Amino acid sequence: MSTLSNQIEAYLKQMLAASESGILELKRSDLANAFTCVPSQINYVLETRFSPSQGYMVESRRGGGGYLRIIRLSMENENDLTTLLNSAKDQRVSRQSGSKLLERLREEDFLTKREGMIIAALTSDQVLKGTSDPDALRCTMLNNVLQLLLRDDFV
Amino acid sequence: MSTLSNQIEAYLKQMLAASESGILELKRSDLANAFTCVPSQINYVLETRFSPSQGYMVESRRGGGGYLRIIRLSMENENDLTTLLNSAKDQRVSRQSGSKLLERLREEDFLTKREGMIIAALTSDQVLKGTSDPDALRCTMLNNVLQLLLRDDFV
DNA sequence: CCTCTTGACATTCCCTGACCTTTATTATAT
DNA sequence: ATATAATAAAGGTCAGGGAATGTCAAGAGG
Repeated sequence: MSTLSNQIEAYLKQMLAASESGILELKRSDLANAFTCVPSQINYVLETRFSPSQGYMVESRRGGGGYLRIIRLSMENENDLTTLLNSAKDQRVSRQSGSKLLERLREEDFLTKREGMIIAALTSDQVLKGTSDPDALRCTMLNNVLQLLLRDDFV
Repeated sequence: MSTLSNQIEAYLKQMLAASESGILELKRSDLANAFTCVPSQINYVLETRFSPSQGYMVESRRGGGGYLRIIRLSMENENDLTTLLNSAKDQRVSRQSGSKLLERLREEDFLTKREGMIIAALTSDQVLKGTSDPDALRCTMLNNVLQLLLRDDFV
């Protein structure tokens, strides 16, 4: 499972974890060079693994002195969770993005490990297979869980 | 009765038993190669023998660096709670009886209050309405949760 | 009949390369 | 000196090919 993309992802997340600010700034060309790949590979990694719904934001600047800036988002207050809820309020959620969402909720301590596994099992492909539109149902389910988590009386 | 599917099943379960984590990751093409069959044969085995209600969950990824990941959800031995559920309402569980089951699990400390609320939300009429057979799906879902709870390493 | 097995075709993910857009710096004309 | 034009130095986009897995229908075998 160690594709180049996975390696780059791991490297970036490690760097981010090490940084106190949760912000990482670098040159796309340097990174591409370090991993011996074309620069656009970096964009691919950023798009597929550092999206807002996965808890990251990317800023950039072109031209001389250009850079990439990766910012780790944190959900310390309810507002951020609401934002996340809205971002997940698409019509469909694949199992993969569902997993990532749960992973993040777990990391931010909105869910315990047990709770995450329970939700994962209930939104798994196998369980939802046979329904007419699994991704749509999974979306509904995850949204309901998020709303539950947002309730004031949900301790 | 030693069909190819049975052999593959046995092999996978043996590997799973040997693994400490209860997680087995492999390439479909490798396995198909090892057993000299077409790759889709592997899917057949996974579908018919590694479903959640049988105590397993399967995740996968396509494309470069793709994989199959089989996760063991429970030991093979039966528990009266599952049989209770299975025999109770022959493949269908209404929301009401589902609630009672959750209540009981809660009382016996199989579930925390939060977990109970999450499961209730995910198996609510509101979520399942729109599916063709809500009671059947709820039954599947609750069964899967039970399997998960019965894992001896599920703490 | 039901389960197994196969193969053709579909979908997803990764990676590359050609080409585009933006920004900073340098050169040039006035 | 100043405004403007050219050049260099970044990052962005997109389509396409290759590598995996997924799906489905039809045949094979008990």
